[in-house]
Amino acid sequence: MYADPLEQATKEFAELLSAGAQKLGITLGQDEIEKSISIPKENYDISSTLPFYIAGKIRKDPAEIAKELAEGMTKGKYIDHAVAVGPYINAFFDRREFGMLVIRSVATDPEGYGNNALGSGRKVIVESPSVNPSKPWHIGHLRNAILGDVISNLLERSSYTVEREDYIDDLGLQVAESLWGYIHLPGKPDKKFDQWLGEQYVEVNRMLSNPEIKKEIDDLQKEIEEGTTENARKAREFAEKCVEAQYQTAFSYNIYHDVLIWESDIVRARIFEEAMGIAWEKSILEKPETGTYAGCTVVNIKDIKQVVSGLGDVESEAKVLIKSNGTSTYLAKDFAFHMWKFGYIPSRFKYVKFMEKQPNGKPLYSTAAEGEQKEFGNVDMAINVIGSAQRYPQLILKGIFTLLDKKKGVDSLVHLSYGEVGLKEGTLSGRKGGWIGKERNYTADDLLQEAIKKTKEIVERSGRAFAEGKADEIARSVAVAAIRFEFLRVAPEKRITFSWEQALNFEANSGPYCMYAYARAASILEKAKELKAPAQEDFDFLTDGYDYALVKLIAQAPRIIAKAAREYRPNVLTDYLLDISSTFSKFYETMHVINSGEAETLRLAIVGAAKTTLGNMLKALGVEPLEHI
RNA sequence: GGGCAUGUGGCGCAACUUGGACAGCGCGCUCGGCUUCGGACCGAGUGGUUGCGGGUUCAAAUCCCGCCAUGCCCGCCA
Repeated sequence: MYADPLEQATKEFAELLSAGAQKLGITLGQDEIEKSISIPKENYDISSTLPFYIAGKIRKDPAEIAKELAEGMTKGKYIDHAVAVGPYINAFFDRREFGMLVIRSVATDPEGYGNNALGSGRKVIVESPSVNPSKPWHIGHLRNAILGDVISNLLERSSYTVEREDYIDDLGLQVAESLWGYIHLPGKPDKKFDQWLGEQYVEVNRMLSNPEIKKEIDDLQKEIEEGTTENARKAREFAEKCVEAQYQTAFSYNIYHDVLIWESDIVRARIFEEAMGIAWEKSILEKPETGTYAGCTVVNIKDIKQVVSGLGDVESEAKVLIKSNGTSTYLAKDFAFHMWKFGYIPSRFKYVKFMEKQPNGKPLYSTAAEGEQKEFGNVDMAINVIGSAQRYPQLILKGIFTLLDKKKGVDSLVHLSYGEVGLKEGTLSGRKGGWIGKERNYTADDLLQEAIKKTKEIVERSGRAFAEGKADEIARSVAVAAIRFEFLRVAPEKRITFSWEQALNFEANSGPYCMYAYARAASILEKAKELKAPAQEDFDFLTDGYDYALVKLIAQAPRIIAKAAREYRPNVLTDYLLDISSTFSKFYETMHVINSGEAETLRLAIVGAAKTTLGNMLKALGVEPLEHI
């Protein structure tokens, strides 16, 4: 169903190797052989370390084995011939056949090229970024949101059905603080609502040292949690206004969701009570009558340790789900919510359209007190994009869930942990509001504005101009590409120390660089008189240069997407994008396409396939490829 | 005290999960390239005991053990 040119070539190579091993009197399984095969960066098309493996089975010099295997190899459809280099077997493709295969793979379904069958229809819910509804997104939240978005894209392109969910904690202390500020402080909203809330929140935080105010806020939070009073209604209204504002930021970065789940609705839907019932039935809960946890409902840590590792020596003996005063902990709510995600609890949520239409054309649903039934949840896999600081609670959650369901807990609940974003001058602490204010602004909105400014400067300096009337749109796209790429090129688990200089890099190794390669490809195709499908003979005009290098790179797209999705590592994608962009740039500088005589048909086809591949990869990155930037 | 993550040329990163052929890329620095498809470009050069010490292996940045440094976490908070 999905084209994967390398799959066929690899399979054939494996068969030829298998036949060779057979002659040496060794029978090997397909997977044993395929494990030894790799695609080298240069010099050869496909390689194998099989001689080492065979040498381990029979007493013989691997170089000798390589020689025999290479010399004995017959020509296949895609494999032309092989040479032994020391103990390695390196093979060359039949370029006519392989070239045709690649170009055709792209042309058959251009939109879908790069997609693969990895997920085969399984349903996954991706939770991100779950920012408190009391402040604007800062660059740390942005990293989360971008990670979640791209992982979702990658999974979608890998045949998963993806639900993009955002969990809104509208019962938290932060919302109570904001509401208290609104009631008691003189300032009223006079700018983007999340920004205003954030500034006010800093203000309230300063007043927290006053125990009376602290007490008032705590009471307010309890009131909100009970959910019946005017203040509770007001808190939700507040939070909704804030989320609306935050989503303006999301949209400006091409980030979209399917559904918002509000904590107040989880409470309202009484999912929690049902979850506890099931947990009692599965006898994973205890209610000690004496000791530290007297009167609490808890899970024993010993039990958790039996199913997950990496907790270390934990001092406490149990994790509390229901406190002795009868209220539930965050962990308990999260546990209940995950039971909903995995379909243990029939959905009692009601949904409304929070937004009729996001810029991507789709509605954004939200849980609500009243509304329609929808089929959200009940998934095969849940991915939570959450900072590495929350590793421990996430591991506990996974442990408890595993006690409930061994298979799903271990395999299907994924904490996609990422390193926090810091600043040279210190940490991004929402509590102290160090990232907001007049002097230092590290909000996602500000970052985008800076990047847009830089984009416009670059265009101005180059003496070119944006397409008529499209300056803002193009500048935003390029800016988004720069920022997304910058956050994604670093492996998720690594911390990022944010620097403006690095974030606003538009040269090689950047999102704009990749967009530029795409635009150049588009430009060639625009100027071409005629585009036609190449015949096999056209591939005789392939050289050893960048044209063939491009063909080989294009062939890798489906595997790259699958690898990035399987490992939850978008930097696999950015690496590849860079590789293919840079190879295209070299091709562009050194080989002419238009009016290149007999080679023109082939080269145009390669440019076309490269453009399609680059375009699909940029889309996976969350960037709309533009033909003119 | 324990757990987890990170440590790769001056700087930012990749390769580690699944051990393989001279450790890749960008920035910086030095030098060079626009009368042919878009200079947000391309080429050449500079720069590395992969934190340290052991071990396993034909082969270690990669696996194992120990140590050092940095960060985060270990609540009847959310």
